[in-house]
Amino acid sequence: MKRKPSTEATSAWIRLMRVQSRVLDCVEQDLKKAGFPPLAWYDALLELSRAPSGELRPVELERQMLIPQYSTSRLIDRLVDEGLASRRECKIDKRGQFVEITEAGRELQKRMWGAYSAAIEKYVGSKLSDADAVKLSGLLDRLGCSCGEMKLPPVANVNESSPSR
Amino acid sequence: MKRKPSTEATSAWIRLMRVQSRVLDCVEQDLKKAGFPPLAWYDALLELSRAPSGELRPVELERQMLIPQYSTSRLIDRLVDEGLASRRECKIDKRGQFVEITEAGRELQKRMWGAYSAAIEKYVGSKLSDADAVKLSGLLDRLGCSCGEMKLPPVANVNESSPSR
DNA sequence: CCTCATTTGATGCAGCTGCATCAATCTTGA
DNA sequence: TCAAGATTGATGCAGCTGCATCAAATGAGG
Repeated sequence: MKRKPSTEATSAWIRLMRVQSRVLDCVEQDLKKAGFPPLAWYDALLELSRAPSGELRPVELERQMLIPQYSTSRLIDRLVDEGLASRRECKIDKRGQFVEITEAGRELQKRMWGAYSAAIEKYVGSKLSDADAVKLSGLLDRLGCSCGEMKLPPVANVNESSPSR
Repeated sequence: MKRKPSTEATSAWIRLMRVQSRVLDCVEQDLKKAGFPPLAWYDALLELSRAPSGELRPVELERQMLIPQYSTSRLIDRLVDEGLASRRECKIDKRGQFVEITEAGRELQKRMWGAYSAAIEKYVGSKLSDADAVKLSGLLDRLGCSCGEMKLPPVANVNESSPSR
């Protein structure tokens, strides 16, 4: 018989689910109300804007964002449709391609960060001291490493223009 | 100009998003691999099974589960289709109806709890001491109360057959 | 009693997700 | 060199979500 979780663990699980979806909803709503596209678009634009030459292979984007391949493929479709990115062929590997962020894409990413960061402050920052935020991060990390790895490169100028990852 | 979140808050936000989706994915996968329906079904069955007479108004279910009205309506459709619940007309309010859990529904809920609780233990319980789970719950609660209220009735016999809420 | 607002639940539509699969290309190794 | 396998990316299909809206019934006020 499998061991059962303690009430403490179960309670933490439930809160993790509920609070995350609540907070995420709030943030997404704020973005939407400000006339911006979903967070996933931001994440993709951020990754692209950070890439050395503003372009990435879809496979790279996929790995960075931790989303499935088909999801990446379609997200790129939408970004391209909106003129936020463009596809370029990859000379060295004809299977592949490069996705390059456009000027409009870079600009949208920056504008979104204004609303996004305000939302993070509103729904997270203002609720926790920095010390508590660190504690929360630490506890969450203990759960996260479970089902795969999570590379979290040195959090540098997060405040400047983007959440680090 | 709106205040910007600290790097600590931003980092906590990112981890909250990533860890939750990771852990939820893992749990859902375990359930699916065991041949069970999605967690939402379990939540609904649990609420129904807890109701005094095994039945609830859709509106009640909606409030308990914190999901939108149309979502409830369709979830009930699916439960009914699978014979896990049935709709009964509501004599006193002809707009409304009652949704009653069936024997099959009760049984599925119990069987799912076996797999569900094992998954919670595997992905949460085993990663945190009870004391840390309590700390995590506490920190999460500070975020949760932000965008609405969350009634969390006294967590009683969580272990017995269900996560409390 | 009658009208108007509210509550309850259903549904058409568009968009997104996951799954499975496909085609094209690249890589490996005999 | 060539066949088998791996990688890269796209896509058809089904299911779920959110939005807007609808119809039916109830309730509140005049």
